[in-house]
Amino acid sequence: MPAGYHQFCPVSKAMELLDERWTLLVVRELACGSEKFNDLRRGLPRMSPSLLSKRLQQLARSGIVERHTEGKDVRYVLTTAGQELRPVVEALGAWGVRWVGELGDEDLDPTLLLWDMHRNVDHTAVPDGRIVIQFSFPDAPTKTRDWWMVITADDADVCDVDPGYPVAVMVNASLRRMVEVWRGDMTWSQALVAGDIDVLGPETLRRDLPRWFTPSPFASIPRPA
Amino acid sequence: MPAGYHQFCPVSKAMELLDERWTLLVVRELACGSEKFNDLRRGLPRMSPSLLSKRLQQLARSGIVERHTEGKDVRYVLTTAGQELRPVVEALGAWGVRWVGELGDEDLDPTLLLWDMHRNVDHTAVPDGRIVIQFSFPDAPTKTRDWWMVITADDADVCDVDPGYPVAVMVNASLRRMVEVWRGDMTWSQALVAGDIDVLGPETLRRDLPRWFTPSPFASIPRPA
DNA sequence: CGGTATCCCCGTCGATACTG
DNA sequence: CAGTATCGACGGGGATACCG
Repeated sequence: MPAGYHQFCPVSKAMELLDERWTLLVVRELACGSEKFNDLRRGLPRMSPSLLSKRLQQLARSGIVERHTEGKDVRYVLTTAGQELRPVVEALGAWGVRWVGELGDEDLDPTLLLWDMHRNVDHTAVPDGRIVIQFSFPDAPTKTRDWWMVITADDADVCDVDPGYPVAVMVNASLRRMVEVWRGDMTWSQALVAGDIDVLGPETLRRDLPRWFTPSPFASIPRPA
Repeated sequence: MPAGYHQFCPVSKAMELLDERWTLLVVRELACGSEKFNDLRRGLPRMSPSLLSKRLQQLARSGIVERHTEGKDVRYVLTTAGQELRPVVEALGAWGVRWVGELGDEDLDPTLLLWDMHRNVDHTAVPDGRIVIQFSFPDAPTKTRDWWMVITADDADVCDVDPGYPVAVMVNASLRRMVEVWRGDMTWSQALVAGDIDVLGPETLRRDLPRWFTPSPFASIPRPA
């Protein structure tokens, strides 16, 4: 931890706790509902486990996170102070979506995309029973090209190997377009019309699929003219 | 600049530009109205000039700041994108004032306090003519103990030597209490009653002095129970 | 599953001096 | 006033391996 700012300004005092690399992204993950170490890791794939561990300890010392253990089960939970960082994260995201438009190829991580989509499945909107969606990103490297999302009444799993169940809908998409749709930079229908995303399957499922996922809060932020 | 986060999440993309040390404090200074290099320095006394220069360049490259030159005059101005960071800074400050309560002695910088107060003088509230306030912080080191603020119709200057004009009001205060009042952690009247701040001078001036300064936006944030 | 331990590089930051 | 130049230390953090 570098020295503080030696300023009484509340912004400075906040940044003394929050300005280190990864810190607010850990908070974001916690605010998104991840509680377990390895779930946090999945949302922060490029972060080393030792650094994640360190950040969690720092956040705990700062009173932002509490470490709960029940038997072998360990969970990290935002304190009240931590939950009140949500407006900060939201303001940052709202700004980012408006003013940091262009994504590099490096930002297009299919693992992260599927992880993010899977935790935003709206189970009330998905038909009953087990629904399997296959995603295929032709422009992605072979290893991360094909994905299967298995949705049941109260769960959603992601696999990078065919789990064997019959596929209900197949989504064939440019990875970049899929990410852009997910971020709200464009709509499903725009991408479909443009031919950048193909949805294959029964008519009703094809039509309803966009509603199976609750859009990110940033999707609705108006973009600058 | 460390590597990016390799995430498409808008929060990550924002933090790639903003999470380095000092960056958002420079934005705060610009949002507070400073435009010139050395004014920015006054608001960021512990930041080296080279680092400030570097940050300004980074902010310019990020489209957050524009460098305007007119002849010899150089001014840094927030772009639209930069102005839209105000909600981020405000959210951080609101959080900081609630959850980073305790200030270290290192955070109590009289220079910064006077600089901050002087730029928040409400000239419509100060009596006409030249008003000189002397501040004295008995608990501060000799060099930074005594200050004079000279307020005229359209200007406010701070000196650390007696400018020679007659002093209208004298404020004798614990530095810590003065900072806490300024931050809104306590009110003027609380500090006066507690005897941590003494105001000496004509009755009307003593009574009105708190209103000569427009309180920081964070002063009104409710503190946690 | 839930982390530590270790290692080492390289960038950041701070300090100070200096310039047009 | 508005910065640049230089320099050195420190430690942040990335990678990887390992442990209960």
